[in-house]
Amino acid sequence: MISPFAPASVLSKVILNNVQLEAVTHPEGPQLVFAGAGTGKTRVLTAKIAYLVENKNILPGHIFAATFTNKAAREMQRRVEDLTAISCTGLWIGTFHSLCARILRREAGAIGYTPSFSIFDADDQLSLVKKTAKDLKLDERTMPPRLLLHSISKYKNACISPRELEGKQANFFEQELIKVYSAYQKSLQRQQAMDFDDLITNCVYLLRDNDETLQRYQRLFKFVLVDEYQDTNRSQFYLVKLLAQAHRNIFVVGDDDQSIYGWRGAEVENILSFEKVFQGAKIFKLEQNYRSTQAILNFANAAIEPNNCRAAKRLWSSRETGDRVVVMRYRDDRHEADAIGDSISRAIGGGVKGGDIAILFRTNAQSRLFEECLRKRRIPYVLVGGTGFYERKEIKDCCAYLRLLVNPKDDVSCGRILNVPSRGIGDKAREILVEQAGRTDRSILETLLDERTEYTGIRGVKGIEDLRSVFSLLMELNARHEPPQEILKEMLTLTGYLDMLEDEGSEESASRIENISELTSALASWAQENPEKGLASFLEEISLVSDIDKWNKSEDTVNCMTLHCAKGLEFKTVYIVGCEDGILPSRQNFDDEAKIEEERRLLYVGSTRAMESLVIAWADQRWRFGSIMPGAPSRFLRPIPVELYHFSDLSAEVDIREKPTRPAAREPAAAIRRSSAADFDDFSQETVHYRVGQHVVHHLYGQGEIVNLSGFGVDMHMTVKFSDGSRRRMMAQFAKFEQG
DNA sequence: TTGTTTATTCTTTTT
DNA sequence: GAATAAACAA
Repeated sequence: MISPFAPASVLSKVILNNVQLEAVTHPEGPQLVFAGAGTGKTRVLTAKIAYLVENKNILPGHIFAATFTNKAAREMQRRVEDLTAISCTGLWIGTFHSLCARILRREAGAIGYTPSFSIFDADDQLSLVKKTAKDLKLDERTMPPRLLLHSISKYKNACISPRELEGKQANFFEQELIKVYSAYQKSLQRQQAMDFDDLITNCVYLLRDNDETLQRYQRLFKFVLVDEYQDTNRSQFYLVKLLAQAHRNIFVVGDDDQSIYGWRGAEVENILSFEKVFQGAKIFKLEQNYRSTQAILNFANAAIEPNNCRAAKRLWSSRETGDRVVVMRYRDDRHEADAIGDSISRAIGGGVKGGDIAILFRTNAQSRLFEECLRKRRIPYVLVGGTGFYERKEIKDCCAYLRLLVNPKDDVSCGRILNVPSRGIGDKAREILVEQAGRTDRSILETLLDERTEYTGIRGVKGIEDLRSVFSLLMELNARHEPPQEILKEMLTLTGYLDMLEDEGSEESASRIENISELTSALASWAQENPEKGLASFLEEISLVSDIDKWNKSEDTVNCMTLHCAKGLEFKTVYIVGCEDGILPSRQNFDDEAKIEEERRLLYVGSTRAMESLVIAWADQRWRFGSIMPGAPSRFLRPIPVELYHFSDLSAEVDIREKPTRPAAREPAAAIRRSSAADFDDFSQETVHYRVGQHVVHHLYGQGEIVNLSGFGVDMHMTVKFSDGSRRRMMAQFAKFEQG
């Protein structure tokens, strides 16, 4: 098949099985690759791009490839360059969001935007929804802003504009929702801002409503490729369809069993109905798994089996059978973390690399105990996700200032920093500014910068003047194209932001200062690497990076992350923890069968990350919301045939741990384990007899009632309300009560 | 107007 | 337990 005139072709550099090869070399038209977990999906996609570039002479700049993360995009591009030895800088590869942002910056004018529009993140969105709902005098209780935002997002993901909803039959909530949606969109437009969803939908509207533009992009993108197609939402589907409908060269890869983003609008139907939508599509099915042992695959296959809504397929592995999956039962979440800490420590002592190990959990909140346990044992680890760098207050404040320089119409950013650091601009002053701005049809910052604006009856005039002079100067610096990090530094001193933090003198403020200096250097090095790009593109970049983008696999660090985050990754050893009803599946999805199925896919995704060893853990009880909740093993474990795993109960677990076959270098860990066991004893014997509501008599303060208890053992604190009305927080182990 | 304390809800998961 | 909102004091 391979032309003899293309000697060192891409195909000779990548090992592909028959189906993979067929998919890569299939010439034109719509193509769908069903790629089960670990079947070499990325390899196929990469080879396909390389094949197009090298064998089909398509310029990299004429390929549109949507990946799930920017990190995947970067790696794929590098790999393609390796394979073809052709520079792929022009390649359109990235997440849907960044690709759309790229298009929209070029075409902004056509949809009434300037190229320097702001991108609103979840925080910004929420604060705008809150403001909008408040303006419409909606009650926060009956109309929770989060629900409003979620519903708006749902409309947008399905590409339904407020216009299309007007006059629709709707209940009270929907009526109000539509009003909010409409006002929210207007407000975004007025501020020259787009939220994440807008990046896609506006792109769709742009192409749908501008024939010339559409044709231009259809001609530009000779091939459209989409990774993780099962996680695309309807607006992304429209986008892809618009781009590909002329030449029909669309190549998508995905696995319906790994669809775990339904909650943010992804529609599995996109992949299941691909054949119908793109008539004559060629379908490929990758079922040979190269990643996991047969034992792990059997377990994963059995786990996903009960799902009704899926395309038929069955993964098989040519690898050895391997060890049986282990299901561990623990006393509580502490025990779980502790024992897994031990197990990891033992494994590392036995020569396993920390980087080959992953701890996967359903919710970010579960990470804390594992972090503690790993830290205690001095095992290096990395937590992927959680509160990211760019979500910290101080960083967001700095970015808000920078954003305002790029886009002075950004009222959300302006509202954020108006009184940060505090300069006496309170609710009153804010109100007057907003009102003035509305009357003159300008943004808050524009109003503020106008010296003619009158402020009657405001105490914070001084603060407003301060802010005005700061901004005039910063804007001047920006206009002169001073280095962005210098502008940031100016801001920090002029506004007194740094002084504010320094005066505070706390540990927290010190770390804030550190973060800010990290931001400054990040900005400086970015400016050096991208001299031709503006501040706007720095801000875009940081708002579109995901947690996983920043993660780098390192040899010795144990990886902790959510199950969602783990998609697409693989590790030799995987622990899936907190495998309990209420957590996996989440309690909130109990009443919805479709959501339960998605949760089950989550277990499937997690399980198929493991190459050699898979441990599933659950605990009898667990701290949640500050109190102990009983736990039961996940319902997902029930239908799995018992012969597919090894069940280890508490007593059996103790046996394993007491086996005298430990390597020598384990003293520190053993010592720690002893002390944590002591904590347990302490908890059960010393302090368990306190309970909320209990009446006590203190030797100094007299009669009182325990109103709150927190912590374990020596860490246990209690809040006691005394008869004189005072409340005192004290450590349980030191509290002196009289008998009675 | 600011900072404190208290009450309430809250968490899934993320571009 | 933690973050946020409301309530309250200064």
